[in-house]
Amino acid sequence: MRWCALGRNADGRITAFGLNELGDLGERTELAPAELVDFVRATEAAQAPRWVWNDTAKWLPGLLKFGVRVTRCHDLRLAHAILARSALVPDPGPLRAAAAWAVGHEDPDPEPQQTTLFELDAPRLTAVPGGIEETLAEFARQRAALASAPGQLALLVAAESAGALIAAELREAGVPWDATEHDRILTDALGPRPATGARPEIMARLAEEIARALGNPRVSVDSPPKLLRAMRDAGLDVQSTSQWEIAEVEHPVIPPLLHYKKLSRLLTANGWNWIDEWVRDGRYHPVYVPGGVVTGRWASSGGGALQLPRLLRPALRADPGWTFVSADVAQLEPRVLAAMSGDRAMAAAGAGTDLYAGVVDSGVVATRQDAKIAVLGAMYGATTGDSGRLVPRLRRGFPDAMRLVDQAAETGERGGIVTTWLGRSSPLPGDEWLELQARATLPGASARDEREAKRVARDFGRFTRNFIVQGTAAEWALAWLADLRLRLNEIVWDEAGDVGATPARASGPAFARRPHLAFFLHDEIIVHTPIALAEQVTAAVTESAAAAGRLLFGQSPVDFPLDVRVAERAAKD
DNA sequence: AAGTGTGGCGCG
DNA sequence: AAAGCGCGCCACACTT
Repeated sequence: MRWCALGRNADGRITAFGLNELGDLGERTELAPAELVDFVRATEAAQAPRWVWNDTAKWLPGLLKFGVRVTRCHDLRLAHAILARSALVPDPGPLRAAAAWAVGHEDPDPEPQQTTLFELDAPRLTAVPGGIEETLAEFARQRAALASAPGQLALLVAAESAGALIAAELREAGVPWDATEHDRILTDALGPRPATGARPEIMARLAEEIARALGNPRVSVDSPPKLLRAMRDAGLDVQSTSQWEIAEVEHPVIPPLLHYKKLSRLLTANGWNWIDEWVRDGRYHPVYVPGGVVTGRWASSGGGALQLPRLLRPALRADPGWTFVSADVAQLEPRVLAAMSGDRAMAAAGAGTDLYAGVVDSGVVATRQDAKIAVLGAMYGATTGDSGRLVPRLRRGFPDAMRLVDQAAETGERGGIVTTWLGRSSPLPGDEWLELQARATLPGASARDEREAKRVARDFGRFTRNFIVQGTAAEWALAWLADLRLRLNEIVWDEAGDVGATPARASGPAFARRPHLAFFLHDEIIVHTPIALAEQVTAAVTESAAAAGRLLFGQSPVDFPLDVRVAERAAKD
């Protein structure tokens, strides 16, 4: 059995179908919901098929709760999103016609503490189709599409599906979180936790100071329009209240105001309420949304996993006897660009561990800071300021890399689509965009329409310019994660030996006794592992990054060096 | 009272 | 009111 398809029928019963290499239907098994866990456990142990299901987020959490893991899957919802739009699929017609599969993420478990036993088996009308017939039909369409497309698209679907498994596993295991340390950080910055609705002590003091400096005892610091008016009344020449602008102004109100804004952000985004809501049993349980960003990056929904402030990183703390292996890739996106474009000069600049230093050595810019601004500007489409000024030099030094992003931008300006290295295609511009472009080319077009059309065309060009790089970087990261996950599965907790750690029970039955991924943020990962296994984990992390580079780019000279650390607390940086 | 838009800021 | 991409979340302000 190569694949095992699972469908949940309208009556709540589950049908499993084994499929062979050719996709022919094999054994059919009917299961009551309560039998699913044992069936998957046994089938996984005996044959480790690739599980085919409508939506990983609907199947996997219930299995993980019982300690059952699966090695591989094919997530039909995520694969549909890629295949129905990919320029590499010669005939996307059948997939596009199956519009019921074009649904976004929905949180299958929005209220974890509220058990709705009776709804558990009820089909959801708004969700992706889940019956066995629909599941098999969609799988057949997707296999046909993949068979007619170049091989890297199958790689992308496999990586995306592995990402779906990992996202569910990350949610189940949670991030080891020291709520006491978090509280200490908050108390240091804000003062003791105030009564509900009250301002923390230090913020209250700063608010008084702001009021005094503005000579306005009634100023509303939390309302940007009112604050702006108060600042202008006090004679400050500002157009907004945002940091980047007011930081330039000399006035006694500025230092306490900037400080207040920092604290206000900390309190509202990651304050005591956040701990109450997201941390339980020493774990922070964020919700990741694989494929949630058009470029293929993950998004998060609830808990803000992808915006965790650096200030709070020390609150990540490993369990007793356990530690973290943390790794991030140095300058992932420029390296991906160098590999995609085959730009030998840029590959050479990345030969060391610091690509920006390499760019300086190549002689096109004078300082590391200039190199960074120039490279980011090249990938984002900067046209003005320091960044815009430096980009043309890059164009001379790294012509192949720049040609690739410049062409992606031109395609977008014309309203075309671009495609990542493995085959994820960008969306077409919206109707409004098309109408504006059409209107601007008519004989009687107003100068204003022409200006607007040009502006939004360039906006879309910057989007497609960045899409190919950000999207391919996301593919590299998925490949890294997927490969690492399989390597971690091979690291065994030897029951007889002493790893010096008690099981991490808060990580759940599937992860209490093994090194497991605990955090992911675009180009960095954190693995929670027994201390005695940290060396093996470090090797796995390093090897998987090299494997990801080979998988995507073969023998490309570009490498992807990691910064790897072992520490029971995530570094303060 | 509930929904929508905006400013502002955290992350890569 | 970012110049220069992609996000999520919060509070406030405004609309229905």
